[in-house]
Amino acid sequence: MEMHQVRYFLAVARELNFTRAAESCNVAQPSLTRAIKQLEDEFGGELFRRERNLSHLTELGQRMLPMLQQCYDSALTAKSLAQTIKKGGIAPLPIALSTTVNITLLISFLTELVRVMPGLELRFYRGSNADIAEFLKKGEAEVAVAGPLEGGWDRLDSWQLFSEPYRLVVGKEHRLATAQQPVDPAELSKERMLCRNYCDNKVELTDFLVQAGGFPEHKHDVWTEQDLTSLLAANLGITLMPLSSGASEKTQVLSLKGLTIERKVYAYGVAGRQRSMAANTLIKMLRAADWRTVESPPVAPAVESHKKAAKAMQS
Amino acid sequence: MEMHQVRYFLAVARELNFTRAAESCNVAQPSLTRAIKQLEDEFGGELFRRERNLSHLTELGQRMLPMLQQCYDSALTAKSLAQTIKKGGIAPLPIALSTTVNITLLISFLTELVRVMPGLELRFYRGSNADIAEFLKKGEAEVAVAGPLEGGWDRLDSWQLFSEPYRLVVGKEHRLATAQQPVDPAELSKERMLCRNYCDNKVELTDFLVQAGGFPEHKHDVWTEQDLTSLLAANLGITLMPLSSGASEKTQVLSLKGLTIERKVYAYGVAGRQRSMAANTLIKMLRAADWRTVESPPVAPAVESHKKAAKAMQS
DNA sequence: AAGTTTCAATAGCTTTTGACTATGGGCGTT
DNA sequence: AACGCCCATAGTCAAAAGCTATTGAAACTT
Repeated sequence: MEMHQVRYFLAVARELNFTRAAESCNVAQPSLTRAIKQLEDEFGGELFRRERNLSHLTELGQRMLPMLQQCYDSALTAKSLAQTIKKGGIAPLPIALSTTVNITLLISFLTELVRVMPGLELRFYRGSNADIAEFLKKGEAEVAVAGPLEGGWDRLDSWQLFSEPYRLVVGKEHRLATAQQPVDPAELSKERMLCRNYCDNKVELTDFLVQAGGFPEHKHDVWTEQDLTSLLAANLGITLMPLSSGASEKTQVLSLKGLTIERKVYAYGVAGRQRSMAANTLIKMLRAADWRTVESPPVAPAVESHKKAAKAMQS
Repeated sequence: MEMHQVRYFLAVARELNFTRAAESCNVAQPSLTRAIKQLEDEFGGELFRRERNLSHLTELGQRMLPMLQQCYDSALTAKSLAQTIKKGGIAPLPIALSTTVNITLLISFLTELVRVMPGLELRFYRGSNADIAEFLKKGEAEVAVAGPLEGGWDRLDSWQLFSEPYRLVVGKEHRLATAQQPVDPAELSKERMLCRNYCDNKVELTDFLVQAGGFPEHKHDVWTEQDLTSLLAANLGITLMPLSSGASEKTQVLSLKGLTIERKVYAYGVAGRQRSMAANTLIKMLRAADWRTVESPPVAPAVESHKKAAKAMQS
């Protein structure tokens, strides 16, 4: 079954006249006759009853009509959709974010990006570091923001955005919430630890606590920052998390004596793969930002115009 | 867009590897490369990002995938459906019935027909005589049972089935329900007539009543036998109708003095158009039946086997 | 009744295109 | 460095889709 046969069939079904159908398809009538014959051979039965001015679909033809109509329609839809995508340039920008990255850090950049490129559609993917790498490799994401990605894939373009210290975070009701800072790690040994299993520096943090004699006796395993915040607020435990992730109305951020471990956050792209203008603009903005004070998310420098964004893409 | 391009696209989308996709399509790899290129030209953008073992769909490709999948699926469905229809021989038998024909007259034949040809699907059309003729012409019905079809279409095969007298029909509660038979037409002049506007012999019946001085002063126009029966039962009027149509628990059938008009019922087919075996069998059965007593619908003579039905088709 | 028109099928030819083989270049693995 | 994998390109060939012209048959017109 070929597409032109389907097209001709639909035309004949509409016109119930081979000659007029041929005109409407802009082909000669014999071409049409032949195409219909081929379809009839393939289906193993007549599609039309040819009776001059009384020509009509046979039972088989009637049954085939909806299927073939759908077939042709979806082909048309595909084509028009492709046009729309090309013209409108509605290429969504797929962004992969590590679970450990607080999206509020990016809000101002994204706002600015959407302002500069109206109609731009964002698409977020969340996952572990391994997931992020996979998203980038598979082309499902154009840009990523995450901690250090292992796996040593040499096709990663990476730009460090900032480095930040870890902090002790507890619920506002917690006994330590009002404690003298910096808190002594030993204070934590009787607490329940909410383990951020996706933490970029899990091993280092554990080592630090063990050596400082403050590794809590009990723990809960947590898999998302949102869950973690809820559990902290409910006073079900304490945790160590990056400074930029700990802010919440129901939690208290405290410094921990001797804790110098830092986590680094990078923006990623795939080397040698052409990025959309939106992706390049975003990366440019992220790299240009002043990340020195992650406590108050940095403000995106204004991009004056679409043209400028296009220019930024070149680099 | 051609069907093979769609097929190849889906294969590559599935395999994410041109070479293997080519194998799965049983074509050489360059053919596939070219087909995809053509699609990409048509859509105005790349569908795949070729990266050896990391090849994947581009955004455009992802968007096109569902459309093209649907396109191809409906083509496949059409083809398999055609096979099913051919093999199973599930050609429904479309039967057009005039509004004036009581389907109970046909029940025994239809029962027998379905018994002989299990899996046969019946399809009924109802309408005026003009509609019936149209159904036959357009090929929407293969067989019809109706009164005389006007319009003088010379391609009608017609076989008279029976002829029956008209009767006076009233509700069981009507004053005439228990009257002496035959009733004198003059008795009707004060009644309300329920006019069967679709009646095959409307003109003749009207003439008869006028001449006999019994044409009722009042009337209601009715368009279906079902409505008519309800109105009769509710004692909202009287009517004249063919003997075989009048039977109902809530109505009384009476003879009318001097009324000799008969209505004839025919089976119809279209000359020079090949009929299905089912249609031929049905016509054969209808013609072979004993219609002498239309009061009690005739019994279909048993058809012993499918083979015999096939044989009946020959004539 | 003869002529005219309409409609689909057929024949014969040209052009297009889809498929094949062979080959080459880029990249990754051994 | 050698090899293998993957996709693209070049060149050839056969199939098929297109066209024009014509035929045959039925359905109107005169």
